[in-house]
Amino acid sequence: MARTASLKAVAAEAGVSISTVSRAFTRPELIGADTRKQILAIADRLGYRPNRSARGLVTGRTALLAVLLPDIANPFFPPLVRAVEDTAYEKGYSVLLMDTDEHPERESKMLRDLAGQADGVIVCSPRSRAGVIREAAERTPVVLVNRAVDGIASITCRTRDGIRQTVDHLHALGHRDIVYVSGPASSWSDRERRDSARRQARKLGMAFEVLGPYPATFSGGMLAADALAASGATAAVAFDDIMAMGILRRLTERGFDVPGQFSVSGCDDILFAAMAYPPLTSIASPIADAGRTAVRLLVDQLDGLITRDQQLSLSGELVVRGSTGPAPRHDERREARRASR
Amino acid sequence: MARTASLKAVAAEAGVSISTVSRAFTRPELIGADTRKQILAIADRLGYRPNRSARGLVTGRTALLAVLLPDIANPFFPPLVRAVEDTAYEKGYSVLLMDTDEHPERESKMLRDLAGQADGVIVCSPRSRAGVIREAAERTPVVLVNRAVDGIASITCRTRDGIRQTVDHLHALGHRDIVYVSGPASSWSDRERRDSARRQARKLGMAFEVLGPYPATFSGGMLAADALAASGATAAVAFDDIMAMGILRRLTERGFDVPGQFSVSGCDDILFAAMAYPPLTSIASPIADAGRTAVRLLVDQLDGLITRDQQLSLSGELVVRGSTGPAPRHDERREARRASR
DNA sequence: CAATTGTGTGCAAACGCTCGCATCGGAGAT
DNA sequence: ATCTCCGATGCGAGCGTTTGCACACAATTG
Repeated sequence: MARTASLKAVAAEAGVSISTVSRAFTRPELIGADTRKQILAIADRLGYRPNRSARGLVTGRTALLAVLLPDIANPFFPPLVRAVEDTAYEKGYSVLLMDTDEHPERESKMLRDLAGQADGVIVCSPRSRAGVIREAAERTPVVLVNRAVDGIASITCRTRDGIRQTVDHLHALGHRDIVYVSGPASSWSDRERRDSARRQARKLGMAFEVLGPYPATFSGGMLAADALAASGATAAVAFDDIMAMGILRRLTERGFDVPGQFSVSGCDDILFAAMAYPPLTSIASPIADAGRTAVRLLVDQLDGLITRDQQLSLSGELVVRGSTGPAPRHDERREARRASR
Repeated sequence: MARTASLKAVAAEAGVSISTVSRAFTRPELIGADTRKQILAIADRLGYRPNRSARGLVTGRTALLAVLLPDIANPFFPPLVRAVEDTAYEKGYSVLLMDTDEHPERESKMLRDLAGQADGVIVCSPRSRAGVIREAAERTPVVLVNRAVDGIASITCRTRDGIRQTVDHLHALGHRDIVYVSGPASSWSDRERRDSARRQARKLGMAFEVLGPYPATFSGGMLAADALAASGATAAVAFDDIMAMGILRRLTERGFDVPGQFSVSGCDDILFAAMAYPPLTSIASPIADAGRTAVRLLVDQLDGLITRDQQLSLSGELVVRGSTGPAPRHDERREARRASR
């Protein structure tokens, strides 16, 4: 693994000074057009690649953006990461992926350690205490996704609107007794969604109940389904799509007809929501947008274009699919409950 | 964004030389226990974090491992990346994520540019020409996942065995006429799977046909489903799970009973295979294993522990679920075809 | 024609760290 | 008491860049 050609080598070959070669790459305006062309040709021939470490040492920049997230295997994140990667690449940054494995402490630790590792950090669905986040933000520009913290730039998906639409949608379908199936207790999003659902249900005069918290997994959803079946409700709004899919599956397994006897809706509109059976009614999170915007915010901070603690909120829309339908008439409901025993 | 405390600052505070502080971190054996303890305390108090760039400049290492893949949003990859991240983190490396956006040229370009960017590279499902890969491997240790190239370390998932099992499984269920639904033409894996299916089907004396190539997407699968329905076959082996799910959906939509009238199996056993309806019979790729192993191979290379061009092959196993069942009797088949018109 | 402005280059000092080598005191051997 | 050796520490070079400054020369101006 021989070291790659350095500025020095190119300079020697071209018969110019190191500075000139350096400028040929970083400040082309400062240099004679023909000199530059010749240098570039030689550099190319020698396979010269600027040494990032050396550059970073003097500029104090790494050209790296870190993305901190709980679990890349959670289908919610990949589209986000994709968008981040794309946008970062366009702006000349590479992406450092850091998976916290769902451990808040690990997240906090990484948040501390990454000072100097990256020029900026995007923290997705952060679980750390606000203090830890603020502290990190003092050293490195930080943009939060899916959580707001005072004084820190953040992008949240305004699922509140989506949830409201969902409840309206269920109400319009004749449902009068609904349940919110709660996800992780520590989740900011969960509280948002739960509260919003409750508020709208109350407003419309529907019976409303919260079940959970359950683990935000497929089996968590299956678990919830049994509790759901025992409740008097005719529709459920789940914390996220995976739970909703678990509910769907367990309900179907137990002989319930979805949406004939029971309606289910999810949240996030992950790739597989549309592929579920029946296709899942869900709330589309503009997650790719969030990723793109996060990078822009970060890069703006890095370029000194202030926007320090801009707090954005992108709205998601309800996507109606096959898992929600008209509320069963009363006799159907009785029959359903009998069948499920 | 003040620069963080440097070695110099810590040294000054501790009344020792810079070298001593440096060694306190990197070569603890060389230093007095009490000196070290004191230095560590001061460093901690000052919030000292070693500057990666400076370290990298002198050591020639970045402590970065790059992961190059076609599309992180493809559900096949996240578990892989997760395993890579975990293992890399344990070994003191961070992960640079590079998404090629399914463009072979972009992949080649990144492969070229990343010289010096990272200490090693894991290329997943590479689409570049072997020459490009070899060239990159001359500058930076490379491990390939999901493709073998002579002289380069690689880890492939031996889906051949899994495919063989699948065909056996279908044969045992009474199927005598099966189809392989082909994915991207340029994919190494696709050829592997196709050939293996053909061989085993021939061996068992089954009628065999290849359909496609179709795009490896849900709608690609739906497309294939229509062709499938028109064929005389009773079972399909799809290139991957997403296509299989598309097939499942379209078939169900058109009134086919799966697995009653038609059996479908996929490949990779992605998270959602088990959540499909009916749950998808698939071939479990030991993809997390592959990720872990890739990192180990890479780090071994970096540590000079040879293993240059080790070629590993991990075997995946057939996971039988609800989407495959006994072949329909002949009269059922006739009826099915009538119904589908 | 001198004075002024550019325009293109080179020089050399950082940036923060690692590591080979020199130094130095003290313990053990002779 | 002298010599040796070893463990702990300091010195200083060098890693490949960027960048402020100085300089040379040409072009423009009065």
